[in-house]
Amino acid sequence: MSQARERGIPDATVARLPLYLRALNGLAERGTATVSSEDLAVAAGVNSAKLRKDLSHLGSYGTRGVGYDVQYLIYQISRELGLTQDWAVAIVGVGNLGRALANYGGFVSRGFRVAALFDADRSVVGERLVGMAVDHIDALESVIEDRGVSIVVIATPGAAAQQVADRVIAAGITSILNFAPVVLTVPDGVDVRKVDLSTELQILAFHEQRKADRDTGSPMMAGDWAEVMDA
Amino acid sequence: MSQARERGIPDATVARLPLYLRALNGLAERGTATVSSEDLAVAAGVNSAKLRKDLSHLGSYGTRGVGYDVQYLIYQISRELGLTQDWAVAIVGVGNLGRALANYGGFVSRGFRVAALFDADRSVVGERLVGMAVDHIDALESVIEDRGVSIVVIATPGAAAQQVADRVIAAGITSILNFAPVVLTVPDGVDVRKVDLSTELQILAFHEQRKADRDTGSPMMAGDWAEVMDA
DNA sequence: GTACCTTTGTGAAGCTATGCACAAAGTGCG
DNA sequence: CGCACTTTGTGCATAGCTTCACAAAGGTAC
Repeated sequence: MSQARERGIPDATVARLPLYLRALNGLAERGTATVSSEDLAVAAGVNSAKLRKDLSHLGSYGTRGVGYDVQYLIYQISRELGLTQDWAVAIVGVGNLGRALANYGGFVSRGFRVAALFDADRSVVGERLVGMAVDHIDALESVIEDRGVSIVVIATPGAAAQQVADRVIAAGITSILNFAPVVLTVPDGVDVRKVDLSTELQILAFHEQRKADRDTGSPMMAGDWAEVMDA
Repeated sequence: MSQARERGIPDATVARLPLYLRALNGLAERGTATVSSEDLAVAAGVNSAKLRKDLSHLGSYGTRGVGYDVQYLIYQISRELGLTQDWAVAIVGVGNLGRALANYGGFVSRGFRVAALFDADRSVVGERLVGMAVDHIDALESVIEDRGVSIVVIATPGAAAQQVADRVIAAGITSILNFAPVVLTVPDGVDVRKVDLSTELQILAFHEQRKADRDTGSPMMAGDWAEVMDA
């Protein structure tokens, strides 16, 4: 390893590690002991050279002529991602999405634990979900502190999201996963990741339209702006 | 425009267009008529030079010294993304996540319409959701054809996802949004986008761990592999 | 019409990520 | 032991994305 472990794994690599981890867990379940970069790359749906380069950023964990020990690699990636420790997660907003998230199997997988649920609607407060009672949003700060929450998932309507973010940041949270369809404004040092369902659909629609255009040979014209505006 | 409209908008740009569109809709609601790249960039949370270059790929729709006409730009981006036409979307898997998706406001926003719901569980079939009755998965192919579905959302358990994908592709679908935690194998020409809730959490955990390491000055050692394996 | 101001659109530079291709390192057989 | 085979780890070239910085273009005031 030359430039390897010197703290600084490319973001693109970090984003793929969970993918490799899942593929490895699949192999482990089927009892596979070692795997080559080629086979693992196929299972993860990436190019094998990229996979090897990604793994080389973590260290030199393979054996030439053999491949990677599945269990050992699972451990190394888990450790790098911080999954060997327990993360207390709070979900704010127990609507349809919040419920889905709380129940989502992979969500509560190794390393993550739903430690608190919040909602503003008093008719929901007290309800039990995955063994947790829903707390009222008024108790946000105290519950976060009491239960050692370090990651907050925002699953509220868009209008409430910024306010929730401000409060949890004031309470010391620096990692937020945002499902609300708004751009959160946060101070430096706070990480926000956004998952946006409609964005993904729109990107698909773009490509689907491209295919249709190519088939019919009729890319829509920039013309009828006036008509559209009248409607 | 020099290399502008010649069909070929960078993926990175396409991925940001929905973001701009949302920011613009927010401005439109507040009655703003025109906006500068600088202000729009702030609203969308990006660098203004990047915003301008992104928009320049669509054409030259701004006015120097003034900015962009909000309504006009909304129309142009919508058109480019294919949102001026109606997309019939089917959701396969009406569990917690499927229900959340069907009810998600932004999901049924301009351009998209939930046209079919499927589940394998007969106790769910017939149930009504957002004005649609849930169909049994057996009717997948015929309903997709009858209702002109062109985009399929897979919200099934991981084990069922590949099989669902194979069937909808055989039925002519070429755009899939996959929420199941598996890598789908699909033929060329089929677009798959994956939304993975646990992946996002894992990336957050990585960064959160980094911050913690920096504070305590104690990056976890590669040591105790044996201990962990014994557990 | 002219001078000044604002803001776009883009050339060019720098940075990051990808993928090829191969030397180095290990396995295993005769 | 030596040779043939496998597979990793990485130097290098290429492709793609981001950011800077500024000329060109339009608006406004007088």
